[in-house]
Amino acid sequence: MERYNFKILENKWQKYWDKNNIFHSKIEKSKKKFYCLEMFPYPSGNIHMGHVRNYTIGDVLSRYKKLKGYNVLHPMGWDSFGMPAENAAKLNNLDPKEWTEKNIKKMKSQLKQLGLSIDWNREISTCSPEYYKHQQEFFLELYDKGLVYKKENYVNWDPVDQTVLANEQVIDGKGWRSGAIVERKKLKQWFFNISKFSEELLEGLDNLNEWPNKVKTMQKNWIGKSFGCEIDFKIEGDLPVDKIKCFTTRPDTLFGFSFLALSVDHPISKFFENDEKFKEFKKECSKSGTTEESIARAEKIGFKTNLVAINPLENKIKVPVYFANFVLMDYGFGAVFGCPGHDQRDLDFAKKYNLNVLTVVKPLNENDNFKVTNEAYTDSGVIINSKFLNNLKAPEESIIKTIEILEEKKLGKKKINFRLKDWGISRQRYWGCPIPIAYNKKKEIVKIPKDLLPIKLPENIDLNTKGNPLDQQHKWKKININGEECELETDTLDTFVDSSWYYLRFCSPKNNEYGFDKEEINYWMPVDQYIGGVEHAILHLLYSRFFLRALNFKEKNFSFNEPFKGLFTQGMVCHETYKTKNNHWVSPNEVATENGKDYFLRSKPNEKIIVGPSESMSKSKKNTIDPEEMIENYGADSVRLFILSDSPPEKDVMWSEQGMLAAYKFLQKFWLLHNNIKNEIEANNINKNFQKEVSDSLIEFTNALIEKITKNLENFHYNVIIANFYETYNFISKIKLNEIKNTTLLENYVKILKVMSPVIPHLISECLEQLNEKNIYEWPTIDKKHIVKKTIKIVFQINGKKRDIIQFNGETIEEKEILDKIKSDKNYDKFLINKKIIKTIYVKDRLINLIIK
RNA sequence: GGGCGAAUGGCGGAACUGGUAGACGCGCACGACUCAAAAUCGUGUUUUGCAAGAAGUGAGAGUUCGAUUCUCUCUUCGCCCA
Repeated sequence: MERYNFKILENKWQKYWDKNNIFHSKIEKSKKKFYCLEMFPYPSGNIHMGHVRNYTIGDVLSRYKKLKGYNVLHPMGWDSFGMPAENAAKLNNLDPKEWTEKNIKKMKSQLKQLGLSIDWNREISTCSPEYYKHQQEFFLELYDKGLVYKKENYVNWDPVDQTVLANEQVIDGKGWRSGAIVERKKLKQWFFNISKFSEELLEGLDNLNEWPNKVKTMQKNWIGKSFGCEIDFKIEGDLPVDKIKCFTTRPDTLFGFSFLALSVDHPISKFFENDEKFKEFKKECSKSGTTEESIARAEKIGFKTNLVAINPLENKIKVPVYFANFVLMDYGFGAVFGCPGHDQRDLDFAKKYNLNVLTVVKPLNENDNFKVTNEAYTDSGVIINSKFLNNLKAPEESIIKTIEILEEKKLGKKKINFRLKDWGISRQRYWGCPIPIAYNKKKEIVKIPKDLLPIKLPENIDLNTKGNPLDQQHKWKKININGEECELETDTLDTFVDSSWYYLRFCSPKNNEYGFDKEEINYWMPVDQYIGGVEHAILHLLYSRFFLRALNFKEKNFSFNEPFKGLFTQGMVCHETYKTKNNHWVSPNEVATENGKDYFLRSKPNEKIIVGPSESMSKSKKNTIDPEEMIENYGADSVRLFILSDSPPEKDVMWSEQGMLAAYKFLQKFWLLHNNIKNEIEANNINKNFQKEVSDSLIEFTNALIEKITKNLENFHYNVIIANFYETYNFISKIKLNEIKNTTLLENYVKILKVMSPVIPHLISECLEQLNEKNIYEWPTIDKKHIVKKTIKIVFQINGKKRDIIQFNGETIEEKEILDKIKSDKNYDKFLINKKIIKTIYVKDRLINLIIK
């Protein structure tokens, strides 16, 4: 008997699937479709364990759906534009295209080794002109629809990567990739008008019932709908300014108004352009980033003007006007009214500049002398010190009433405000999709005509220039449009644009005419199950939802309105971290242990290693495990089995060498068991030792297993499925095979193999082939007529406490029969002697609970 | 500060709609095989107790015949927003 040779057999089956186009998909109207999509990878060079987990989850689902009879679409591609290619190319003096293509080739072969059921015929790569050509066309269409525009704007400037970052790409005031402190810079930028869809994007969330609530909440917060009021404040002073518009969610605290704060970019700032002190102040402000977070952290500073603002509810109240660093130009109107009593930020500011702190809301249980001192009162309560607003319940009642009053006096009006800002898509980078726009001699915007698309990136250029390398491509920039000499736009598109529609492209990846084929997308879309990391909860998923709406805007292309019907966010793969005593990270294969407690350096056994907590695998901490090495050592099925076994897919999983080995050993054991079963079936010793009881127990087990695994698959309880596999092994290895009819054994064993096949497809395919099973791609049905329950176990409780389990013969049992048994059986005397049964609770065929006294 | 979520043996984790808590795996212990070790196989493994039993799902209360599951309060941790 040979060991299971995964190297030969996994290769055999991967070739078989490839050669016979097993996973190629095409429209079949008679079948129900299932579009399973995992977030496509960035071709960084090698796949990592995160990919292995993501794609294994998707593969198990795809294979299961195929067995269930669905017409499955399961494609894969490459998110291949982006900065790592450019940086790597700079470093090694390479062409980003070559670097990317080399990585794709490598990673594709690694993914193939995992045995994924992918339709490789549909492979796409966003950096290929065949892909971005359509993207450029979309850009122009969106431009025509008024959803793309150019404006000068303050941007997050990453001084290391020399590029603009979206707010979402700024983390803790630093660039998400470079880690450099982000600066503010004014630039002319291209924007997608995503904010036009704020309301729709928010409302759409309600219908996404197959999305995790967590992700929906995150998007909801991000869109940030708030209900409030815009107010015109009358201004007095030595400047030609008569009013300033503000947005506020708390107009009811107007009587607590003690200053007006403006953004340094507010239009009024033009009057201070030549003021040295103001310039200095502005410079100081630009040191903190533009994100709300960095602004919230920064110390509140202000610049006093000579202007005064008048309280619209009480003309006698006049307050100073400041420029302040915590006011953002692109939220509201770049102006906020300061109410220190009921906003902590305003209170900090007021204290610093000795401004009035007025209390206008008190907690319900306080009297009217309540005063805010060190902490702003922001909870609900009752309005005080506010004349005609007094005694209103804050915030609900008082806000509505205040807005009514302001509207009546024509000093303000009700307004819904959104936090979501337009999406800046310009990047001053080479390795991205060129924006299909040119400028004529008058510097006017000229659209690139369709027949000149795609605008291809120039190749083999010098990347070691400052700023955008495309700016230096003078020859490339020249373009003749309708006889007019023009110059190409040198900004390229944010790579999030590339991934905002790739799910559409997969439906008709080879359609040269347009980005998608209407018939194909209306058959395949929406994506039934989208699977990826939660880190894309806001950016990518929101952009994709927007892009679909943008393409459908003013026309009706789609019979669906959301790209991703179901969303699953998988957890990360973690590993312990190792450090030398000199604080150098060490990778797991450089360390060893003899007792599982003390670790040392393999190369220097005297050097002890400090073991850190388990953290998400990352190159910087060197706590990565190479998937290719694992596949090489244990085989793809083992890796797939292990990556699913130890944690529910939505939670983080800890990589463990022992766990990996256990998965491998299980498959070896299973292979031995398979050979025993196969021999038993082939021996054909009909009915010699036949035992109906044993045979029935196999049938019962098999049917229960199908039910369990089906349910666990549907609910993404993949770790429990692996436990079900072990249970199966434990059961079959104990059963007496020669007491079961060969046909029964074969029939049930084949069913068991089939429900295991989505997880470990290579091994199971081989087993099924050895048994001459023809219908490999079929999910077994539960054989109801064969589910014969011979015995029933009834839990016997006294006063809700378990006392025993009583067995009865037959399929079902009546309460009376159980009670008779309990009362007549000597074993139960000790529970019932001298007691009175007050009440009996009987859960049919499961449990009996006697309440006694 | 606000929102969401989580907490179960030495560890990862199971438990359908409220009905046998700890499935399954890892680890550990003992045994078999072996000159020995590894591998493999077998047995055991929540705590306490010789046992019968008792206690037990972060803490405390509540609803219920019965709560890991439902309600409330609190603690800790995680994530997102600030």
